[in-house]
Formats: sequence, structure tokens, C-alpha cells
Amino acid sequence: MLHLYDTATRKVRELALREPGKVSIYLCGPTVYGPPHLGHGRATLVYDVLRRYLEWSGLQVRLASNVTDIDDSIINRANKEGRPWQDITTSCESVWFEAMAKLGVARPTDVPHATEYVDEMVEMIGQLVDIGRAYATEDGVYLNVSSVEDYGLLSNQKLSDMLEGGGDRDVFGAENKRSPADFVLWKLAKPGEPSWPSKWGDGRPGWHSECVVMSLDLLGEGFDLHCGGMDLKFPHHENERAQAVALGKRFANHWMHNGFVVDAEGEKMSKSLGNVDNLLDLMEHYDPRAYRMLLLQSHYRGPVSVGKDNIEAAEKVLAGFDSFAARTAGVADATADAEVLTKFREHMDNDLDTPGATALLFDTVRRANAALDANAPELAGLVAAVREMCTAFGLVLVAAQEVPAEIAAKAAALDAARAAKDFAGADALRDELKAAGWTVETTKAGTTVRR
RNA sequence: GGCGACGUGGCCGAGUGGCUGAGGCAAGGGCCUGCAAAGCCCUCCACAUGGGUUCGAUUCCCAUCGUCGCCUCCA
Repeated sequence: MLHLYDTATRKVRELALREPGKVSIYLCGPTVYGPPHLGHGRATLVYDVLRRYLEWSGLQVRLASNVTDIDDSIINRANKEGRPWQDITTSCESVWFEAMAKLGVARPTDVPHATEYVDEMVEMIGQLVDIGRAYATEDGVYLNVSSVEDYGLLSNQKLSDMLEGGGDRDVFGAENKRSPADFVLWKLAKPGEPSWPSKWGDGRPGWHSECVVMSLDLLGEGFDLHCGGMDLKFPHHENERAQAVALGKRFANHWMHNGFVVDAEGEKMSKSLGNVDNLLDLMEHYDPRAYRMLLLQSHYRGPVSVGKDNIEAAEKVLAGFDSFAARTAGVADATADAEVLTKFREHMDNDLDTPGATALLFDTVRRANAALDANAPELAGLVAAVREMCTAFGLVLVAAQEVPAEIAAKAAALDAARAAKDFAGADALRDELKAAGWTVETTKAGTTVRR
């Protein structure tokens, strides 16, 4: 069974399932106010691989991932551009899911929106106020953090230490809160801002409430796994958890966080810094699968730098894999080599050791290629194992594309020239095909072209 | 100030108290090929620095240097 590092206990431990055969996962999704950046891409890819691996393992995965469609960033952009905030959220959301589809990230089983859960949030905040864990001020409702027993568990910080910290960002409601650590649950609307009714006044929910309400609603108490980027650990996840704890609810059983994407200088890629290399650009310039490949070769918890060299190397890997897929396209499905799959599971179950699993994939591809060359009996089992691993990774290999008739004709002409020992003619045809962007592979069986 | 991550060969990137040490990309050599491509085989071989523990450390401990993250609305 899968063992994963758990942020709350700071240990790698078995992912215990509340219900045998079923996994419930909550993944913090995007705030839809701009194009997805590389960090979003990493997070979704990491959890897509997790999901596919679990499904491949025969588990039924329920993956709920929210869309935050009400937030200050959205309002700010709407004001700046003078258009309705819903314009921003709907267009950004479709851009998001188009990008995810292009990346090969499967759509979550549930995609709740914050705006669909405002009533439930108001209800929950009301309960927190009623039990004295939250309080209203002139500008909103805040959670009394000091009332939460083990606040700081996820971030591994003591409340007192955090209070001494010197964060230099603006803190909403700083002047009204009882304690600087308290965070806002409900923000009263200023004139012209989108708002929903509540007994404290019209307003909108604070960021951390939606995930509590939605995860508990869709997945129920004590769901299996809560995921997100490392930067969400604090404050977001800490504050989600604080609300659940304050309510006396069992929240996530296991917490998983993926590492940052860093730039060439090793600094975090951050949308708040504005140095976004966005995901759309990346996918426009490179094979979208290359990002997945690159991430598979690194461990999800470590930082990863995404750069030209990296991505191009990943593309070359894919070229080799595609070539493999093409030359083994005719190999019929068979029972996968059991030894390979056992090793594969060992790697993956060990805190999602995709680098090790990837090394195994390379090794298996190499062995299968050798088996193909040697016409050896183990071929089918190895090819099947490669196909299985790719499925578990969500990696789609491209065996062959549509080849236009004129290109196919040239390939045939090339073979004819070779057969006639007209090598100059054959070379000329090959150069033409290559110039047109095709990879030309000539084997005993004839010439094939791929893009 | 508090908490944390990291420093591995040309590049990327795993991992481990010792049989010598993934993998990928790049490079070089070979097989195959009319020549290529693809594939296969081989080569190149590292653990920031200084101490310490140890029979033995890249791996454990300490220190130093360097890089980075978080400390209340960033995946």
C-alpha cells in the first residue's frame, strides 16, 4: 500500500483508507483570476500522477478540487479592467481546464466553486461564532486562533513564534483583530463589491473557509488525503484545519504537499512577484508531455527548476519513448512482466518515488528494445509492462500520427530508391522529409515517418 | 528572531554507513545500416568547505560558507 510523507506528523506513513478500495482526496485548486503558471502545472501534474497511480492500482478515487471564484484578486482585476468579476472567473476557469486537458491532467471528479457554497460557509461561520471560537468586528468575522489547541501543527510552528515573525505583507483587518494571528472568515463588503447576505452584514467569505465546507460536504469527515502546494501549508491549510478543529470535526487524515517550481536562479516562481512564466507559454513552445516527464524524473517534495535545458532533455526522452511506441505498436497486449510491475509498485508506494519508477521505465524500455532486436520471447511481457507504467503515470506515448499522402508517398519512393540502389535519390528524399519536420526511420520492414 | 529546505559528475536529477556508488540528457567509441535515423553495447564517474564519530562517510554529528522558502489570503 501507498506510503506518503504526511506533513502533519512529518513522517512517511501509510495512507490509511477510511473505506477499503476507495480513496477520498481534496486538492486545493486555483483562484481563477489569471492564466495558470508553472506552479499550478506542477501541483496538478503531481496529483494527477497520484490519482492515476491509485486508479491503476484498482482503487476508486474521488478527487475533489475546488475553484476559488470569489477573492480579492478577482475583484481587483475586475475593477482594473472595468468588467464584471464573473467575466474574469468564467474565462479564467475555461482557460484553466483547457490548459489542464492539454497537460493530460484528468478533470477532478468534483469541481466545487466557492460561490456555490456561500450559504454553507455562512452557516459554518455562524456556528464558530456561536461556540465562541469566532468573533465579529467592524470589517468582518475572525477566527480566534488562540482557541485552537494545536494551531501550527501543519506549519510546525508555535503560535508564539509565528507572532514574533516579521512578515511584511499586508494583513487584512490587522487593525481590528483581537490577535494578529486571527484570520478572516467573512469580509464585509465595501460599496460596489460583490456580496452575499449574512447576519453580520453583506460580504464575502474569506479564503480558508470554502475548502473546509466543500471537502467535508463532498468527502465527509475524516477524508483520506488533503493535497496542495507547499505554499498552501501555511496559512491556507493551517487555517482550514483550524476551523475544522474549532468545530470539533475530524478533518483530513493525511496531508501531502508538493515542492515549488524554482526559476533558473533557484528562486520560487511566484505569481505575486509577477515573474510568471506561464503554463500556456510553456505548452506552446514545448511538448506538453515534457513537463510531466520532467516532474516524473524529480521527487514531488523537492524543488524543481523548469528551464530550457530541462524541458528539452525531457522532450528528447519522449522522442525515444515515442519511437519505442512506434516500433512496438504491433506487439499484441500480453500479461505484463510481473517482476517489473512489482518493482514499479515498490517505488511508487515509497512516497511516490517517481524518479526510481522512471528509472525502471527506462530500463524496461531498453530491455524491450533489446528483446525486439533479438526477437526474444520476453518482448510482449516487457512491452506490456511499459504500457502499464505509462498508464499509471498518465504518460501517453505517440506511436504514429496521421501521415499525409504526399509524405507517405515520399517514404515509399525512398524505399523504392533504396531497393534500386539509387542511394543519392534516397538521400535526397530523406533530406526532403527531414526538412519538412519528419523523423525518418528506415528498418528492414521499410521506412516510417513520425513527427 | 522563529521554523524549514537545499548544495552530487558537462547539464538535469535520485540514493545509500562499506561489496563502490540510479536514471536521463549531452559527449566519445563500437555493433547495426548503402549512408543515416532508431535501437543495442561500452566509456566518461560526483557527492560545498572544515572538523568530529567510526575499522570505514557522499551518507551520522558539529561548525562554516553559499542558495532558497515560510512566518496570515501565492500551486
